[in-house]
Amino acid sequence: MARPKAFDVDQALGRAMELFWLKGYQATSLPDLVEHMGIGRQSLYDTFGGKRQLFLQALDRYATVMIGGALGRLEQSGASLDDLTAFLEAVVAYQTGKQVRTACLMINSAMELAVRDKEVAHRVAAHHRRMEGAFRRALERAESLEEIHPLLPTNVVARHMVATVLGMIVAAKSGAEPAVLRDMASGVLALAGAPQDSLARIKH
Amino acid sequence: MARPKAFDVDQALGRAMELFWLKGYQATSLPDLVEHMGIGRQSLYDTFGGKRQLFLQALDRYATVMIGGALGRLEQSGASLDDLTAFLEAVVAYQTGKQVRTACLMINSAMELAVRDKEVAHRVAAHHRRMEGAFRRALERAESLEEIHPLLPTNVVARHMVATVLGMIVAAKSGAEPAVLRDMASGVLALAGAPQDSLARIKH
DNA sequence: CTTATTGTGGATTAATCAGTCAAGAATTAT
DNA sequence: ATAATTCTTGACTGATTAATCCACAATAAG
Repeated sequence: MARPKAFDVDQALGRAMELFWLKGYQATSLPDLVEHMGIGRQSLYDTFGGKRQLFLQALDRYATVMIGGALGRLEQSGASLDDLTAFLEAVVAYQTGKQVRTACLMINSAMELAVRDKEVAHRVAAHHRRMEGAFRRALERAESLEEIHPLLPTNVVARHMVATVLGMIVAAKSGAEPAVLRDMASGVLALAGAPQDSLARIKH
Repeated sequence: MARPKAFDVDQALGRAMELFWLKGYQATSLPDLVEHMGIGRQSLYDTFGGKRQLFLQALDRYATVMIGGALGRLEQSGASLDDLTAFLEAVVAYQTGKQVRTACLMINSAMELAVRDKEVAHRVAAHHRRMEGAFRRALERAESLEEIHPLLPTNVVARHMVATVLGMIVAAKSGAEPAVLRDMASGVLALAGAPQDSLARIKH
């Protein structure tokens, strides 16, 4: 062994993720990264391999930390209607809460890079499958508990919910007000056949 | 008067729109544009003012030509359920029909530029309002004709439909299959309380 | 035909880009 | 202490960027 790194690798990766999330891949220059990560240029290359490889690692970290955190209880076996509603509420609050609408790194990357970069496309597709699966399992459980009475099969409702959440995030990026996002979200709950108090909750 | 331009301005703008749509703003270089538009570099600057101004004009052309064409009958006063269903069908077919998923220039621009560029953000927001209005009027008419029995007020369903369409396009960009998009779309029709044959139509 | 105006094409510019090289400092293992 | 390894720092590279300048060709009005 020899000299240890003078910076924390995880923390530096987190800073890179923030910057890519905020500015996008192409608009983030290497000097930008070096400054925001607080490390030297050569350290970036030695540790992460270059801009693209750093980005892919940042994307993986985003999937683990941010998406894992956002889905939260929804991915646990006991998840049902309450967790679906809470997730939609959280999306509305989070996507309209920041002054700078950074949206979602996964969607941002899909739109900017998925066509050109197979590895990015693969990660984005996996993210959509993950969301769809979490929604579907929670919907199934909610249905079996008779919390909801879906108008369509739960797997169809789950796919529809993925689309709606993606659309809410795009709308938020374009400056949509919280009330608009709440209307968008309430449609999903109505389609799922959620009771009135659940809809009232999303309407704030 | 003096020497007339040796190229067709509208056609050149159309070619620029194509390229921005395919590659995005930043990834389209001036040499790319010059080659694809078939005009000289200086002509581009004289006629359109530069890259950013050319892009804004291309975005306006997209709103007029492409979005105007896609909404089509949906924006006419007689539009109702049939036109809503046809629009959803067209989105599925168009967004999954091309080998290169170019998605929608308006959404692409929103994700890439709306945060940084107020003029882009303004155009994107106008586009969302336009879609929402067209959906709402068609839903209102369909309801008054008793073609549908919406589970929520038509203005809420209209907003929800905007989100779903945006989400369908994002999903398509990430490689989603037509069947996935059809499930997403069928949720909107079910929420609108469309009859069974309308849902069957979207399921193909 | 002359003159004024405008389009075209090539060369150029200054800035920025991602990525590399090399020299020296720091730390651990022996 | 010495040697081996690794990190850090700053200078550098070639390519590419958007944008501009200028000479020349082409057209229309008088």
